[in-house]
Amino acid sequence: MSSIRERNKELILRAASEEFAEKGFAACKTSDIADRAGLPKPNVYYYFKSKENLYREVLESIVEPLLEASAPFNQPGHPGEVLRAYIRTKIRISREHACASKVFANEIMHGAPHLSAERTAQLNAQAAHNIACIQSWIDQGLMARVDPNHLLFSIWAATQTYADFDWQISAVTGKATLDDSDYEAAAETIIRMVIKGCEVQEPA
Amino acid sequence: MSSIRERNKELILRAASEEFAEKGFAACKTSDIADRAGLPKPNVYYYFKSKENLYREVLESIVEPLLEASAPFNQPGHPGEVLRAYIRTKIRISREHACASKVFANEIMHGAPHLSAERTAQLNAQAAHNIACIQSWIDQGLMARVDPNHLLFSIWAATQTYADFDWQISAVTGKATLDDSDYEAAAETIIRMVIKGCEVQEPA
DNA sequence: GTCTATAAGCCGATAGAC
DNA sequence: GTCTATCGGCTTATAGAC
Repeated sequence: MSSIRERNKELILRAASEEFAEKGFAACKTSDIADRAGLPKPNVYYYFKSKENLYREVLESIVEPLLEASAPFNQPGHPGEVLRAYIRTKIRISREHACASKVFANEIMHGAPHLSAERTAQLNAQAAHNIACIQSWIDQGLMARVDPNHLLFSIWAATQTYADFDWQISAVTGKATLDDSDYEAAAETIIRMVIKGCEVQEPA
Repeated sequence: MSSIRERNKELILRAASEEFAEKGFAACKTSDIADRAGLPKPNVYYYFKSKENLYREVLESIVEPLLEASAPFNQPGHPGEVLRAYIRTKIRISREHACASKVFANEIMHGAPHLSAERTAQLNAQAAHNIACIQSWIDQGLMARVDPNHLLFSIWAATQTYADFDWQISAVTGKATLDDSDYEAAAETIIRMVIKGCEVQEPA
């Protein structure tokens, strides 16, 4: 069908993710996005109407995966299982949606001026739920009395950092890109600090 | 002495930190910086020559504190003491140099295009030293066999997040700004995860 | 040293040919 | 539906009066 349309939109979206991630919204030019997509600049406007619109679509593309990452919190489970699954999924998002993750981080850093109120509310509601969940585990004696807010902030930060600060991580490790075993080591380090650090009880 | 000059430069630097942190380098206008500083725009160019120059000065202002934060690693000490001091200093920088921290994070996220090679080398050398230090503790049996790279990345991320993602933290906690006890709780949560999570041995 | 008024150029956006 | 050629606004930067 409208295969050309779909293909071009996809090409532009991918190119835009990369450009926005690399330089940020204001610093990147639509002509660079078009060039990277291998299409003339007016096509970008034809399909997306404006630079801001295109940016918003890139931003939206990461919200769904981020909300889904909290799925383990939305069904009953032992704290250890839930936290492990959550951390692994967060790390996977940083790896598989690296560009969009970085765009999202940038957006949040600047006060989320382009994120719809609805999306903001969804994300905040999910965060509140996760925090309440952790608090209930603490109240049940299933883990130590840590502040659930700060625990969650640490998990977010430690997992997001692999997308956001990939340049720094490359500089320090000397590896241009991390491989499976590096991501595995990252996940295990974070999981260890959370599980052991917060004395999360394993099911009997 | 040249009190007017010094005072004006200071006003502009402060205003620039805030503007750059809020909107990013490309998105912010020199006229807004001038307005925020309460000075006419040409003064900005008179004192700093160019927008990029001004940006670089803001960036430089945070490098020294960041390097100094690693001081505990540069003198002999028990791992627990060193890590505790390091985390507390990192958190303090996020709080006291919130704007410059955010500007720095933004710069790193985009591959540090404005950071001098010299500064980059200094920061990388210090990171390498800290990692080697952690590795030696592991080799001495003073802490568990965690990957020192990932441990450091987690500490950086968890402490930086209070500057970088202050908007998100406000949204989740419902507090416009965190107070002493919030930062204390943040530090304790991170310290706990690192010390307990990595089984850091306390001195006998 | 300070500031008003202006130049110069870049980039988002589109008109209009194909 | 696609792209060339161009406009128009906005922002950095400065010339030159005070």
